[in-house]
Amino acid sequence: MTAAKAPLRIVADGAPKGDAGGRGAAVHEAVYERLRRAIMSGQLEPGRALSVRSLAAEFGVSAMPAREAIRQLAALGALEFTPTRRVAVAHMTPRKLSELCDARLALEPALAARALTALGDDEGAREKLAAKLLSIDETLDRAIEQGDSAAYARLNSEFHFALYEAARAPVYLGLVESLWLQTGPFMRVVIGRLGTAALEDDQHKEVVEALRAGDRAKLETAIRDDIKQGMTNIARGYSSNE
Amino acid sequence: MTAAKAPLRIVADGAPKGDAGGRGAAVHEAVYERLRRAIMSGQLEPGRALSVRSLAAEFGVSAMPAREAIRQLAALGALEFTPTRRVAVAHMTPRKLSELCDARLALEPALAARALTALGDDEGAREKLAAKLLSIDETLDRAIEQGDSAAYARLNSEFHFALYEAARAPVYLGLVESLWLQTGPFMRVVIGRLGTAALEDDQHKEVVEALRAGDRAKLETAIRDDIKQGMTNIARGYSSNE
DNA sequence: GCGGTCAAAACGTGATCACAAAATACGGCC
DNA sequence: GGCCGTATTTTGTGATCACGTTTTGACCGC
Repeated sequence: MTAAKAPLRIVADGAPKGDAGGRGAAVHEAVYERLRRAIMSGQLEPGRALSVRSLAAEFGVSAMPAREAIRQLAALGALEFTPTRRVAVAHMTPRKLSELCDARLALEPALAARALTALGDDEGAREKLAAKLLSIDETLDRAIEQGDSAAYARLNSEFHFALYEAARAPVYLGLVESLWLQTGPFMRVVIGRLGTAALEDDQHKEVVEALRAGDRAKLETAIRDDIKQGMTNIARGYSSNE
Repeated sequence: MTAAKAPLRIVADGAPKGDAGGRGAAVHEAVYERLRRAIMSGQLEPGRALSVRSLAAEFGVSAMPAREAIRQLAALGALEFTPTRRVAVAHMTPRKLSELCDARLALEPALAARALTALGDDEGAREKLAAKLLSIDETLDRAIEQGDSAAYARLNSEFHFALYEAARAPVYLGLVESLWLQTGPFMRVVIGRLGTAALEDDQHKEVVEALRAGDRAKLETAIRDDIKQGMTNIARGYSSNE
């Protein structure tokens, strides 16, 4: 497995989640959240070698919380182990990419539809969420124009999960998050190859329109088309190098 | 959260997986596998309180491997944490059950279809797998007749995963396994309420027939009907007590 | 420049200890 | 029997150390 030799440098891009109780977040929860964001946003490319000790040093903690965070992310498919149990960001293959695409198509339109159901007949709630998504999408468009692939990755997941979280469906959300964790690192590599200009044709405005209209079929189609568009880009990025 | 006070007693029902390298399986891997099986087969009911120390004592290991196994199973949704970070088997609600059912319907027919594709035109391979499934199903039928709910739970998952593993689709397999881990504990409770006789109408023979014939549409339908049947039973089991 | 050898460094893992917080048990009181 | 206060037990977590294995780098010979 290719082991990147550049020193580990993970840039914070958001506050860790709050705590589960009065204690404040456990250190391992904070490490998990920061590492999760780094992976999902593609700061770490597929195959990138990591270790308990290097992550502990990077986050300024001892080995224990780093180990717990690694185990958790590995269970979600974001990290994987070599034959000798070294840790690395999960690698990508064409076959795995196809699986991820199919699984996303199987789950995300349904999750979006659940979000619509959860919002119910409350047009105000739909409008509020639509406004939020539009705001994120506008910032996203600026990131594309500026060629800022890091911001693009972060905002794209922020857009989708703002919608998906509205579904109040933790089982589905957990599955979808696992898929995004496995896709994120490679997505970033692809964006680096193709440039952000290749990302302009998303279906985000269609998503927002369908949400506003309360049109379930159109929302599912928009999500499905957005996934296909994104995966088409990824496939092009794949063949452009290997 | 209801904390069961009965001492923890987890019965082994299969050998832990082999190792990833020359070292043999790590202790935490063995603990994970045993705990995973206990959860999936319903030896531990939803809401059952666990702890790092009690699991460590039960498995005769130190706290570290128990913690790693817990973290991994929690990431898969099989275990959950209380507000003060105590550990318990994930509880069930009608809403969560509905989600699990929908997610299974979204993923498992497609995974079965992938298994068929992976076997290809090799009629011999299909026949071999079909024979294996039939053998498992026959043992399953005997467990039903004998009212052995523990054996039923184990054999039912063995049947399904023998088929799903043939798909060579680790992304899908991981997602489906997570769903089964979340369903297993409650399934067992329900079987205890309704009795194994309620389980006779599965679609396993239809699955085997469709597999033999290489009939993708029928295989998907059989898996879908089997899931619906199982979930109908679960819903009945739900309303029979709460 | 390449291959082999060896020593050092790095690694994952398990064990243990300590600490603070939470849960439980117990006794007294009403 | 329930409530309250207190003491005890249990808990999760983080730190550290040790061990065995793997990896890496330096060195030497060709």
